Amino acid sequence: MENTVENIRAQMRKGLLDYCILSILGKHEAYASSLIEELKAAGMIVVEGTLYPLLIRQKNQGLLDYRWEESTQGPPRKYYVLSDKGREQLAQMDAAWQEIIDSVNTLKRV
Amino acid sequence: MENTVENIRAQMRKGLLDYCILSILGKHEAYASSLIEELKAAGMIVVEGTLYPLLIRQKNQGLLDYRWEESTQGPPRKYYVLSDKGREQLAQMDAAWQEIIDSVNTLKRV
DNA sequence: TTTGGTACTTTGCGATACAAGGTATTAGAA
DNA sequence: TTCTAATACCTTGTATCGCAAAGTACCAAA
Repeated sequence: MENTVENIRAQMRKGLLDYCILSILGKHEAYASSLIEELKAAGMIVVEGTLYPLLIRQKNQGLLDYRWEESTQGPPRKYYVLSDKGREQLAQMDAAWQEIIDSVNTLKRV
Repeated sequence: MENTVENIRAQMRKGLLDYCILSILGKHEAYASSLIEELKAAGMIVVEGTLYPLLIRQKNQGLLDYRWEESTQGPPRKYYVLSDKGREQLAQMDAAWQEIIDSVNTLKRV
């Protein structure tokens, strides 16, 4: 892999996508395409081939539920919502994320 | 993969190890075992099977140089130092890391 | 009825973190 | 001398993940 700035960022993003998805769904329900838009707006680029398997994994882990909803502009949408278990996991991820930041800060110090 | 706290942290660590190694070597030279100790002290658990290939990759990318040094307590140690290219990369990684934090913060906001 | 837009899904590949096992050097004990 | 323990470096095989690319399906408007 080349050392481009984008590749550096891509590598750092890895492992945070699960957290980002749960964070968004912790605020409001969403369907895949809208998740991609929201992630992109925040600077977290994700593509379909990454997101769909990820949502299926989280659903299979019991972190998410979903319901189908008709759209006026195309095929029906699969709206995902956070389950109770998903909320617990999100809380743990919030803590884990803070610890990671602390760890990096510790390493940067002196 | 189970949803244990440790697994959550492990996933988030992924992609940050390169950055952590360069950050440490940006402060002082080090050999593999000492890197593991310093990472562990900061809460960034890494094992040998991860670190050695990583150091070899970074060396092959021209980010690191190394020199052998005798030890009074065992076999010789391979001390790694940051190359000029490694320093440039570290600077880019510092920026990328800050952007990642900003992105997550943006997602968490309302 | 055909085209374009939206949305969901799958397949195959490359990269990486890790567990587990292996090699080599040194110092000190038996 | 030989064996053991500690230190240190390295490799192999596996699982997972992110992504590019291709595929399927629905709907509305031309």
